[in-house]
Amino acid sequence: MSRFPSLNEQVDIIRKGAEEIIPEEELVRKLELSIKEQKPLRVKLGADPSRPDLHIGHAVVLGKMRQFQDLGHQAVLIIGDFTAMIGDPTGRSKTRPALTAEDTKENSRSYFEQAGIVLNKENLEIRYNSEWLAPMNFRDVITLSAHYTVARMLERDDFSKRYSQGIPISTHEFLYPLAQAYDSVAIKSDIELGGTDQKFNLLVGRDIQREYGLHPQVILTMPILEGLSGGAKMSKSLDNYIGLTDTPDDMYGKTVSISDDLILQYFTLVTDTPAEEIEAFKKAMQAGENPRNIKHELAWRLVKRYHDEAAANQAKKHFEKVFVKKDIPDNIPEYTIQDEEIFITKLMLESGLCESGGEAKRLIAQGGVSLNGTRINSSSSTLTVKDGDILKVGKRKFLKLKK
RNA sequence: GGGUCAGUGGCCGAGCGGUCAAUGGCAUCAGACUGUAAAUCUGACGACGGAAGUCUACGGUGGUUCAAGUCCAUCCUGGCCCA
Repeated sequence: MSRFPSLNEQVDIIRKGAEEIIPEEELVRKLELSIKEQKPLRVKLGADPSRPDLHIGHAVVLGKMRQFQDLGHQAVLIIGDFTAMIGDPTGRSKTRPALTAEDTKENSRSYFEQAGIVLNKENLEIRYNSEWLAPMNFRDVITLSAHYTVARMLERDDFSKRYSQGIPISTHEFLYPLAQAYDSVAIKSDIELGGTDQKFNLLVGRDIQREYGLHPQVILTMPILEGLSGGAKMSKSLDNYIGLTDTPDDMYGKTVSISDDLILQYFTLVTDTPAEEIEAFKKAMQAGENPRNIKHELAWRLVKRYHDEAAANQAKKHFEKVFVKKDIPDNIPEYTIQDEEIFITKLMLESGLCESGGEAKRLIAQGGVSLNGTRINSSSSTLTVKDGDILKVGKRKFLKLKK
């Protein structure tokens, strides 16, 4: 009895949702060999510990990694601690401050914890690339970089664009793809996963592995998930993301607020909904079904996947209550005040509902603040509050006042 | 090394020495409409202050001037051309 599913079964699963597999025939050969020798493939995924907050965009590729684990292959997570310590690899903005060893360690730990929501932690090899990159000396670096030409480096989209537009490219940026490629040499990966934006780097891995006498890895890229409002990719800096550690309520709410045209993409990339079912949703919407309903289903499944079913049900109930019935949520933060009367702006500021007094005044002037459902009209008014009064600021911030 | 151009608010990008907290676009936020969708409309969008106003901002530092984002010097960063 084989410890691996059949070839066709594996290929089907691996292919699902993938943008590109290069080259696909080689994947098949590697799988055949793996089945024949009963030896798992080594599947590599790089993690960037300088950005430890994972969102469901990251989960796309992590989910693919998980599928490989479930098929019996060996997941190898590379923590790019060495590269993170050096600084900014994209160069397009200000140099990111280089991280200290402690930062990196801390970030890696948190990365691992979050990635563990998706990955099977039991069967996961974790390697830090400082293990092999830190001991390299200048001669080693020269040797490594001699294996790649400038012309080929400039093939990278990002580089060629910047080069032709006169945006600076630092020399060390050329070393990042090489360092990442060397990781593949070090761990002898059979397959490397990444987003489509990683395609170039992954391909360099193939070349460098070949240069070092290894059989080149197959690369598999996953589409980049779009952020909540569509268009741009999901990212923390654009604040258009659903965090893996978001509360069930947030996760549900954010999902319901995505653009309609993202629904199917999200189903495909971040849930394990079968293709036929997704097709059915698509048909339903074309037939006039309100996308809202499908979106609620999506939201429910997302929460179920990253939390659990009970949480999903709870989040759904919460949503109905607060946003459909415009009721007050069950558990809202409380804030204790001392005096009978308090300036409304002061209260908003002190309780952290607003960043500045100006913001508080603005919100009030625009009708975004209410106490027990009644709008507050004047920012200069003092409030006389009773225990249990509910202050609402904007669409979704609530505060229960205590005395 | 020489010449030349540039560096503005979260981003892009305007800005005759005074009326510039700085046009405009994007993003964001609030309100209306809705399905916490899209589109649309209205408004806001440095901090403090009830307000009058005060302060902090236009790469850094010094200067000219009653007055500087705007002029000068110098430094830093980057582009382009020449070597």
